[in-house]
Amino acid sequence: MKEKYFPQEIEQKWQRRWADEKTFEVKEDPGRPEFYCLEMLAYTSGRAHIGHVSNYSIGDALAWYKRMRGFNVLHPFGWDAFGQPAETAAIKDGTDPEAFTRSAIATMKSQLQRMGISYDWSREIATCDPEYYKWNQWFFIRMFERGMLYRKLSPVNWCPKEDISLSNEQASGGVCWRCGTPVIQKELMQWFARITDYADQLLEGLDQLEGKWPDRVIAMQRNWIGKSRGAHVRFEIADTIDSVTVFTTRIDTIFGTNAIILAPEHPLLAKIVEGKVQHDEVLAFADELKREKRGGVQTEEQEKKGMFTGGYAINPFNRERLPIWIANFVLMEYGTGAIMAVPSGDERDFEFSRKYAIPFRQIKLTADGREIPPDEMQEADESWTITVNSGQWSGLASEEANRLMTEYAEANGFGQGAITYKLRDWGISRQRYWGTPVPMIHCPTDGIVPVPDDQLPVVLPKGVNLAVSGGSPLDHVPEYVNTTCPKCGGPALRDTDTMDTFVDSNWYYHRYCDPHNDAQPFDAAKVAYWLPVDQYIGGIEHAVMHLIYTRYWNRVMRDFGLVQFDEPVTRLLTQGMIVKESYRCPEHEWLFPEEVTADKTCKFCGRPVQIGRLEKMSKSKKNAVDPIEMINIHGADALRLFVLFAGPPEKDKEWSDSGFDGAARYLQRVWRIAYKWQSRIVGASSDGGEPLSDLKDYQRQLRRRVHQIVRAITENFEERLHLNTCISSLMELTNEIYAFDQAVEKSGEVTAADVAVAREAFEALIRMLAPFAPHISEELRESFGHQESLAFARWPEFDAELAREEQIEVAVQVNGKLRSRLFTSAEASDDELRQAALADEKVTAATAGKDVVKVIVIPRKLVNVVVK
RNA sequence: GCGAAAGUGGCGGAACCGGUAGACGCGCGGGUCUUAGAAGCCCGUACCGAAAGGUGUGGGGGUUCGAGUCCCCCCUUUCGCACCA
Repeated sequence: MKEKYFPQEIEQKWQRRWADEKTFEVKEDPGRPEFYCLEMLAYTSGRAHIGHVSNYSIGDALAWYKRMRGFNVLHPFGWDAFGQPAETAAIKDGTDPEAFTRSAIATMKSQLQRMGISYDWSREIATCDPEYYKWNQWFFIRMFERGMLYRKLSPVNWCPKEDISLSNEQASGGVCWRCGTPVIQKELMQWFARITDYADQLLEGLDQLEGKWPDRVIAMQRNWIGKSRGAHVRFEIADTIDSVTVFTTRIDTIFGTNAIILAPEHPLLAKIVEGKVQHDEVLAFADELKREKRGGVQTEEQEKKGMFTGGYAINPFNRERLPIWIANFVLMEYGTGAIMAVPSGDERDFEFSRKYAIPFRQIKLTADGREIPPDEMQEADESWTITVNSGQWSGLASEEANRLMTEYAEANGFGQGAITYKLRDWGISRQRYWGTPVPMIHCPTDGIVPVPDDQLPVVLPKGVNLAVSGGSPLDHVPEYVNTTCPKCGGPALRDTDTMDTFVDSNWYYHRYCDPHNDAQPFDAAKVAYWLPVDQYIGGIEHAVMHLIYTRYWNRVMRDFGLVQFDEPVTRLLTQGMIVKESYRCPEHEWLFPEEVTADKTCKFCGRPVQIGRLEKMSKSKKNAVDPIEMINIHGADALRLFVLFAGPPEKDKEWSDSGFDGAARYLQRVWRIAYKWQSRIVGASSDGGEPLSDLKDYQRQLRRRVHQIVRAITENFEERLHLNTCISSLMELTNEIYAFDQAVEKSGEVTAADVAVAREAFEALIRMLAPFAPHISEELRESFGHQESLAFARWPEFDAELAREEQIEVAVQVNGKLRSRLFTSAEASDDELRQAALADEKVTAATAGKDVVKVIVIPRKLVNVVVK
C-alpha cells in the first residue's frame, strides 16, 4: 500500500479490472432475489455534464448496496440516440446525424466510464441501432393491427426554428420545449396512439404508486390526465333541427345559463350563421381568433373576446332562449368545444358576461344563506351550496341537484352523465429524418399496409440531404419512398414519417433484460425475472411525458401478453439539479467566477455584478462545472462523494469548490489512517482470533460506534435513501477511528485487542464506503488482504447488543425548559431517573418555593419536572 | 388562480414516532508540528452577555408537561399546470 492516495492511479486500475473481470455483468438467477436499479438513459448531447454525475452516483450507491446485500443487481446503461438536436447539429456541421451521434456516444461513454459506475456494459443499447428500433416498428405494426393507432389530419405544433413538429406536451406553453421558440400550427396527416383509451387505467394505477413515487409527480400526472365527471347536455338550436352539445361539471347551475358559447373552430358555426346578418362578420372574427391562437404566445391569460352569432339555443330545462356566441376562451380540444355560460357560478363566464353586458340570473345561495342580486355580484360563486331559481330543483344542495338533474336529462333524452379528460391522444409521428422510420406503405389499391415482419427493420437510409425545407427529408429520397405494396405487389409509397423519440424510451429498460434478442423484442421470462424496475432515478423534467408514455406502453405490452404487470416502475426518485451562482455584468454579460472581484464587481469595468440566484448550470451562463475537469483534479470518488454529500438526492444541490476539496480531503484522511493501521492488521491476520472481550473503554467505544453506524447507514439505505447523511455517518466513523488511534498512541503500545478492534472498524468502514467511493474502497480492501472484489463482499451486519450505549446523558427539564443533564447508566430505572433529577442542584434551584405537580420520565431520554 | 414542495447558524445541511436544535462538512478562530510555510493532527465556533443567565428553527395564534416537528391564519421562495367549462 502506498503512503499517499493517488486517485487517478487507483481509479484507472479498478476500472480496468472491473471491465476485464466482467465484475458487474449479471445473468438471471432464479435462486437469488433480483434488484433492478435503473437510471434514465442518456441523451446523446455529446458531453457528460454534472447532472449525469449526480444521477448515476445516486443509482450506483444503491446498486452497490443492494449487491452487497446479496441481491442479483441489474444495473444497465444506454443511449437515447435519436432526435432533433443531432439532426440540427449535423446540418450545421455538414455531417450526418449518425456520425454525430456515434461520436457523441463514444465521447460520453469514455467520460462516463471515468466515473466508474458499476454498469453491466454488455447490455448497452443505443436507440438508433436498427437492432433496437426494429422493435419500435414491430410494436407500431402490432398496435396498428389492433386499432391502437390511427391517422388523422391535424393541426400540429410546429417549431419554425427547428422545422419540426412537436407534440402538445413538447409545445406546452406555446413554445418549443427545447429552444423556446413560439410555436405555430400546421395541418398535417399524423399518426396517433390511442392513449386516451388507457386514461382511466393510467389514473387508477397512480394509486398504487402513492408513497413510492414523489407526490408531485403523481399530482402532475393526475393533473395531466385531468379527469372530470359531469354531463353532456344537448341544446336545440332555435328554428332549426340542429342541436349543440355542451359539457358541464355543474349541471346544477343550468338555470343560470345566459348564453351558449362555441369555440371559434366549432363545426356548427357555419350552419348557425348561415343566412344571418352577422354571417360575414362572425366568420371573419372566428378566423381572427383562430389566427391569434396559432401565432399567440399562450403563456399569459388573454383577454376574453367574443361575438354574438345571431343564433339562439333553447335551454332544455326551462325552454329559455339563449344567445349563441363564439369566444376565444372556449377550447375546441376540450369537452365538446361548446359551453353553457353561467356567470353566477363561473368566474370566466362572469367576466365574459360583464364585458358584453349579457344579463344573467342568480342560482346559488351564499354559504350564509343569502341571495346576491346579479347586479351586486363582484365575482362568481363557484362553491357547492344551495340551488335557487331552478324550478323543481330549487332548495337542493348542489351535489344532489347535480345528480338529480343529470338523471332528469337522461330520462328526457337531452343529456347524459359524461367523463372528460384533458389527456389527448399521443401524436407519435414526426416529419424528420433522425428517428425510427414508420414501417408503413401507402398503396393506391390497398391503402395503408404494414411492412411485413420479415422485412423489418425498415432501415433509415444513409446520406440523406437534411437541409430541405418543409416536409420530411425522407420525402426527397426516391429510392426510399418508392417501393412495392406487400399485398398487391404494385407500386406504392413508403410512409416518410419517423417516430417521436418518446417511443424509443418507452421500453428500453425491458430491452436491457434481453438486449441482443433478434427474434422478439425480449424474452418474456427474462423480463418477468427482472421487472418491474425496483428503483428508477432521473430528472423531474420527465415527470409527465416519459413517465406517462412508458406506463401506457407497458400496459400495451401487457395487453399483448408480453408482460404480466401494470406498473413498470415500483419506486421513482427524481433527483435535484446541481446548481451554482451565476454572475452578470451590465456591460459584459455573463462572467466566469474568476472574472468577478472579491467585492463582486466586474473585473473588466468595475461595475457591480448581479448575482444570479442559484441556477441550473449552463455553458451560456458560465456557471457550468465540467465533471471531467473535476475528475482530473481530485478523482471520480471525490466527485461522486461530493455530489451525494451536498444534500438529499431529491433536492437541488449547490456546487461548491471548497466542498469538493473537502470531499477529497476526507478520502485522504481515510487513506492516511488506513495506511497507518494496514500493516498491523494484515500482519496480525495470520494468527487470527484476537480477543474482542474484556476491552478497555476506548476500544469498547469504537466497537460500539461501528455497530451504531452500521445500523444507521443500513436503515438509511432501506428506508430513506438520504445518502448525504450516510456519508456524514461514515465521516463520524472515521473521526471515531482517529480518536481511537489517539488513545492507542497515548497507551504507548499496540495490543492484539487494539488490532482486532481496528480490523473490525476498517472492514466496516471500507465496505460501507464502497457505494460512495468504490475505487478507493476496492484499493483499501485489497491492501487489507482480500483477493476478491468488494462487489462480492457482504454488507456488514450490526449487533444491537454491541451498539447499545452503556452511559447515557439524560436531559432534565423544568416546565419543559432544559436545566440540567444527568449522566447515568443506560439501565437506570424511571424511578432512579426521577430521584436523580429531583436531587439535581440546578433543578432544586429552579423549583425552589414551588410545588412539584408531576414528573414525566421518558426512559433513556429526558426527565421533565412540572412545577407550579 | 389551482396543485406540489420548502423556509433552521456566516454557508451546504442534520434532527426519522412531538422529547437535549444545529450531527457531518465548508468557512472562520486558536493550538501543535516546522527554520518557515503548506499539508496533517488537536481544540473551539447559533446569537446576546464579563458572568449568572437569556434568546433562538419565516411571522402570529393554538394544542401539549414539552413543538423545528401537530392544528389554524398569514408572509416569502421554488417548481408544475394554467381560460380544461
